Amino acid sequence: MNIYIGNLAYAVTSEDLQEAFGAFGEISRATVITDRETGRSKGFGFVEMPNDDEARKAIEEMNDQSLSGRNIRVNEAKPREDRPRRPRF
DNA sequence: GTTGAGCGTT
Repeated sequence: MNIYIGNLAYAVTSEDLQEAFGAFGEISRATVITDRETGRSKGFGFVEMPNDDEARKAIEEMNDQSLSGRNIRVNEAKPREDRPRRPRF
């Protein structure tokens, strides 16, 4: 299951997400989206968990919790927006 | 400050 985490403090990193959500189960991937041009956090990120049950529990437990001074929004992630890129066969 | 680009066919 893919999880979206929004309203993150700029101080929160991918490692922080992995540690926070890792308490609920196995993490296959944890990423905080950073602005490619400024290198600054965009204020949201994603965590992928192979176990759906643990993922759901993590969402419920982590949603609206305070992290580094901001209350985070946690939900199931939507598929990544299809961005213009080279056609893939 | 809320849903992910950055290579060269993932």
